Amino acid sequence: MKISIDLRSDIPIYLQIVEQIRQQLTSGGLKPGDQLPTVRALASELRINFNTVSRAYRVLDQSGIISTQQGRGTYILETPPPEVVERLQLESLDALSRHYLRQTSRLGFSLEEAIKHLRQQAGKPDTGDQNFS
Amino acid sequence: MKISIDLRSDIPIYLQIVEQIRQQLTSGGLKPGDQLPTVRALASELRINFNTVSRAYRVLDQSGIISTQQGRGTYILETPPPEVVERLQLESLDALSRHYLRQTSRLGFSLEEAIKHLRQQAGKPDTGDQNFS
DNA sequence: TGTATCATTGTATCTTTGTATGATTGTACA
DNA sequence: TGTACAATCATACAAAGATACAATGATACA
Repeated sequence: MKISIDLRSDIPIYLQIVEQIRQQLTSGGLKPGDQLPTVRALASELRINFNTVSRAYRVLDQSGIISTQQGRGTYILETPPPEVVERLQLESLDALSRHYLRQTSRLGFSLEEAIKHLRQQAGKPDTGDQNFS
Repeated sequence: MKISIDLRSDIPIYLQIVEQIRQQLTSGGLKPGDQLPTVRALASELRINFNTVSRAYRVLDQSGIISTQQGRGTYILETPPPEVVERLQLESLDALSRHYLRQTSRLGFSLEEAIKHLRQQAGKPDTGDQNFS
């Protein structure tokens, strides 16, 4: 579980945590049944208050992604509702795109510069709508 | 932190604050990492409204001199020399792009889908995360 | 086994921090 | 005058932290 937060971001810490856990779930870094770090452990690692982690977990809990139980811990749900999984993909893409735009913008790059760079990185300087995995 | 304002000056209070903090930074009175007084503390000391202090801090924040974080406080930022900044910019863009490509790819989106999404996101100015509430 | 006790886990609530929005004030100028 | 604008203030809000608490688990011991 590697979660990193950016205190300078204009996205609240607890939402950064939410987004990263969602992404790790969709990207396979986290699997159903996995135990998440305890609120205190993650908070200590990130040097923030554990209530902030708790808040992030509560959001994920209410989204039906995890299950938190007082005195036991926090776990990825075994059977996340299918529509939740589906929505997760789009939500993750949203979060990724926002993050990318925010950061490149902060670095002083324009949208077009960023996109151009993306294409170069992808090794396909021009169009084509194929996957690039 | 000794800041003094002159109510009779024709310079706005918030700009007086901005100037004095800038000066204390160059004169070494303030160092990177230092915490500035809270908006309320400084406002109380100067007997002005805390929103005026907040406004000064916002100016400094947008200049990249300080970092204000809701619920945490306001801090002087580390400011690396310009040539380092320039190099870091490119490296950061590289890292950001690679990360974005890797993640969107994992989610099963094509490069063009991702870029299309980026443009859409750029259209709406950072709406924040509205997936739950 | 049962249970006392303590450690570990998440929760509730209040305080402290900065933010958003709109009203008020003062000043310049037509 | 009165209109326009910037600066400041008032109020309500949101994010993060501090503290005390409750639920669960682990361990020792009768």
